[in-house]
Amino acid sequence: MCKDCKGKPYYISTAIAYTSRKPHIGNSYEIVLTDAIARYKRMLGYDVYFQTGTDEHGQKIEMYAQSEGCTPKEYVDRVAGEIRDICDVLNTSYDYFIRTTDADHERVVQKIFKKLYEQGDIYKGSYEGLYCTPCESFWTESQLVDGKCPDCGREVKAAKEEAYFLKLSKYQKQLEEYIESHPDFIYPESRKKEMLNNFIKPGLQDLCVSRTSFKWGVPVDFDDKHVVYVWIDALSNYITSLGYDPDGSGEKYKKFWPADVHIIGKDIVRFHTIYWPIMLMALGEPLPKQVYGHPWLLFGEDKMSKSRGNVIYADELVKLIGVDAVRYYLLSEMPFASDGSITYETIIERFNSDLANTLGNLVNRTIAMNNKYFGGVVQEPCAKEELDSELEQFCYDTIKKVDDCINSFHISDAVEAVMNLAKRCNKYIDETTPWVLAKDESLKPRLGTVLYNLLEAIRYIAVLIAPFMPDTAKNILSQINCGEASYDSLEKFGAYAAGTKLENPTPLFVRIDPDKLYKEIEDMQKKSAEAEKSIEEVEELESIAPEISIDDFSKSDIRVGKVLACEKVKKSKKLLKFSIDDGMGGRTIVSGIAQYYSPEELVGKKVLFVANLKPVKLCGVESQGMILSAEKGDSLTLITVDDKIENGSKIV
RNA sequence: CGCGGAGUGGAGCAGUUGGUAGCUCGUCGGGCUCAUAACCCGAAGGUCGUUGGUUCAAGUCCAGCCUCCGCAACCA
Repeated sequence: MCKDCKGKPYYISTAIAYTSRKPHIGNSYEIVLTDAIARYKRMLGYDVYFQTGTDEHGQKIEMYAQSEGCTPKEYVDRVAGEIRDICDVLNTSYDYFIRTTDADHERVVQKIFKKLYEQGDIYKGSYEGLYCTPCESFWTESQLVDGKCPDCGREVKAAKEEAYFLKLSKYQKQLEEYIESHPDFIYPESRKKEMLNNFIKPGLQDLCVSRTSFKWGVPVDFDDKHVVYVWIDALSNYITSLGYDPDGSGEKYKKFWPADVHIIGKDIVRFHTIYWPIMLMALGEPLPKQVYGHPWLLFGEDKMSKSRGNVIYADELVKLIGVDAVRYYLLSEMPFASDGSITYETIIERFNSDLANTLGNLVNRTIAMNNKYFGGVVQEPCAKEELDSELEQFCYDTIKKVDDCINSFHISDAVEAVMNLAKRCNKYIDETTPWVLAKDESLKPRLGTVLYNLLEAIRYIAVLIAPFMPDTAKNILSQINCGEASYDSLEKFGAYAAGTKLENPTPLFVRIDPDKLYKEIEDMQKKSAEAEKSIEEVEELESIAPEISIDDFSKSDIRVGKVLACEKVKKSKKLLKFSIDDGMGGRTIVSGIAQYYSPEELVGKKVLFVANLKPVKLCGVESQGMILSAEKGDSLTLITVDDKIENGSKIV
């Protein structure tokens, strides 16, 4: 049916997942989305290579491992296992699962780094910042807490550290031209404009590609103080897995590179459309054909996070409603460009309405009728009527519609198109009223034809839905006793064999009782909350800063002041500008708490502020100090004190 | 004036190059009985954020304004 796609290579990838912790269902959307496309292309005859994997290096991993008392390698082995388990539970058909700790990957990363260095695209420079000697860490001013090291609370000093940089600026023009001349490269288009206008056109800064502040990374083999920082290590996974090698790549690489599409989250579009292309240009390799930045799946209105207590894990949801229902939900509920939202209400609604009522019931009632009227034997379609060709045409149209939608990444529309075919079948049943035909013996041929048409249309549904719900597709095909059905067999309506004998139908999806499901969810959340509690406790303890002396503390001059006025800083989402009566003539302080407080409610409050902090300009306003707040998880509360305390009083 | 996107019946969304406003869920009414109280039909419900403009004609083009969101900046 698709002549020119037979055997044609098609390389599709997800981003590699960071092995900091188990991913929630929002993170799992990507692998299901990518899997659906991969399965579809495979069905068409493409020689598909579908890759996913894990990104396992970096300082954070080092820290997490330390807090759990294990080695980084042990830590990532565990989390990478969890991630892979989720991919498997979701029945995704990846061809290769890469880990950035794979020996082959690390070896090639080193070679890439060296090649770029030797040809002058990577140079040794210095990274200027504020350095905390005991922690061996560099910080930018904005990372400091009270002007001190955010990790240990000690003094930092301006320092230089040597580091390797990738010359992004050199390729800026070339990249800009490439993006302009390949309008589909960054998709959707709004992301392309973001990249072009926010980063590329204003001018690219060279990128720091090595670190000396931690060890858990790929060592720079010619300079062992350094490890390769995330970019070259992580992004190159797309080619190292294929056997790319600067000294001569393997067959697999020649066959599959450049990738047809990288499927990634909208948050990392920048890395994939700026850093990655430039790396490839520097290596003299072709760029991926397309990068699709998909939206996120939110819980209701909120981002999913542990502190909000609204985390849903894919594997847990699978236990509750089954893998195909989870896949269906993810694929059908996510809009093309804007964030989707997941709620238990909509999960139940879609399950009952689409899967149980529309699709499941259609298969069930059709097979039941064929059993009842013909003892399960599929009849020859010998009494066609005008109505039938409408159904037939609808099947052909659905094939086309699904193809168009998938090619433009409108996956939810593709899923809907198949579901609409099921609806059309239900309507056809009403139009033809088989139970009326059954009453008249002379209408038996017509009845047999009607049921044949329905079974054949159901076969179309089963084949077309296979990329989205593989198990359900198999289940349907087995219930209509059709073995495997190829995509090519959809070319002509009528390939289903008359004379086939069918067994009694079993429901594809049993309707969900909402109350029962809510109960199960509650039980499950209780269990996982207990399991996670111990981990959280460890993290809490770990985050307490190292011991300091009284002298360290007394360097901070904390005072009491009254808020005289407060207003939003223009052009800023987070900043509030305070006029404080500090008992010393007044001062201005800017604080990033606009999302927690409206300016009006703060006027008149007595607050604590750090009085001897070096002033800085924030969004053009000079801030002379810092107002103290208490933070826990996602909530923040301004610390206020008794009104009786005089302005300017010192905290001791 | 940093860049970009969005505001469409109760909810969630479609609306290509301007020409009678659609879909899914929900609600109400009807039909059917093969089926998982499922299925089919019909109805109610929108001045398409707002104000102007272009046009014979604008949800669809232009300008201003309001409100959300993403990116950037920034969280002393």
